[in-house]
Amino acid sequence: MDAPRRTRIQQEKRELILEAALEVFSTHGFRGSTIDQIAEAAGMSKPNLLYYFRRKEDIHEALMQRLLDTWLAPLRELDDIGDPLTELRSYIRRKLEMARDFPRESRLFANEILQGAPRIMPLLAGELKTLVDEKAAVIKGWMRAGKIARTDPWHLIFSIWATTQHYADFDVQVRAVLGPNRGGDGRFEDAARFLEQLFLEGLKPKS
Amino acid sequence: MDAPRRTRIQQEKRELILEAALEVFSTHGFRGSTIDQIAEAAGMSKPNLLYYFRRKEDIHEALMQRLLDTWLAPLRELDDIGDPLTELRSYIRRKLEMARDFPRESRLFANEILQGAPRIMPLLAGELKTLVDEKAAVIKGWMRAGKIARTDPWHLIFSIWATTQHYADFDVQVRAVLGPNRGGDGRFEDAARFLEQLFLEGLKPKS
DNA sequence: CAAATTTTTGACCGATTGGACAAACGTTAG
DNA sequence: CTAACGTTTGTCCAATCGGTCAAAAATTTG
Repeated sequence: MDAPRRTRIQQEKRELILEAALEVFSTHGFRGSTIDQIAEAAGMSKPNLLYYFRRKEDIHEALMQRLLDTWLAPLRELDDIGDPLTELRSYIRRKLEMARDFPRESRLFANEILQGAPRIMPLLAGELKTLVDEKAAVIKGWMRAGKIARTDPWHLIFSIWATTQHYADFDVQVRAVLGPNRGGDGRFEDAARFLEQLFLEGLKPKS
Repeated sequence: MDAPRRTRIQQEKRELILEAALEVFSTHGFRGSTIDQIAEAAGMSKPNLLYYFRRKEDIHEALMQRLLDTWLAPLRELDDIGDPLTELRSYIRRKLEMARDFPRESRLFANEILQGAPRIMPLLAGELKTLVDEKAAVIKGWMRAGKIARTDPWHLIFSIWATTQHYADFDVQVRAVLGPNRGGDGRFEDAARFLEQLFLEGLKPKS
């Protein structure tokens, strides 16, 4: 269908704008961010930015679109092959790595959900729900096979999301509470160790 | 010092404004909310609202101030007396009840932290850190006594915060994924059951 | 080269924003 | 009643917002 058919400059500048917009949107939210801010962060004038994205919402939409793919990649990788506990451990690790390496993406997503997900509600109830239901079925299979303890697979997934994304979304609080010593770069390894223990012990099959 | 010395009408109207502001701020964020919106939600004109709170920020500040007290109350109640696992279970339950009964407060707090906590940073590094350190010491005592498994008390507290507040902050997503059947009123009881199992099994002392 | 096309910019616009202010209104005490 | 005080509102303002537009500048194409 309608191929973008973009020039070299268009591709580069659009990328530059999206990078700047990610920075601005993720820290101030959609309504809290101004086009001028994004333009300045991208090193160009406002009209020039609006030459590449006609409206402020278009930037946000482009950002959300590419975000969801990469954001759900770890869950898509959760597979039926391999040892269930190992599989879950690496899912948790991957999610925590994303919180560490892409905190802005996490905050952008959190901002959107916090405000009622006005722009991605259909995606949540559609694509996301389908994916989660599918993976929940896989986990349920593990439980039936006695490989892991019986619990609610959906809430298990929620709790993995919550605990890992917490280290991106609430990073300021985490660092403030841990203080200068323990709040340094090592905090993600501490978190990984803790979460691994919590989930793997909590999910060990009963006898 | 400077006692507020407020009339009856002032007390009532300020309360009315704060209630309206909680609703508006928690769904649109600080910069996404307008004084007109709050005034309309409170059923009064904008200049009338500004008679009680001179600036928009003053409303937000008053809101945050009262929020932190009630928000940290459950953690303050965490006590050294009583069985550790029971103590932790009721802490989790209280936190989840707060997410259910005061979701707007939770979202207001999340919004503030997400944006870097510009207005409450001192409180985080001061009062909050002190409280958490104190409770972490209590938990550490339980671990040394062999009452619960050894882990990182700080990250344990973080994970309890993350999992419980998730049901307030990401409510839209939770309901969308669970669907109309399981996303109804029962979702908090399901969550309570799951979290209880996760944390209590995950923290059982090793032999 | 020159023409065509793409990119960039300064100036500008209407709408909305947070907030000021004086005048009007209501209430209460003497 | 009336003076004092507390409350409410209509009107206004400067700043900022998202977005337009025509023209200049740069680049690509023939």
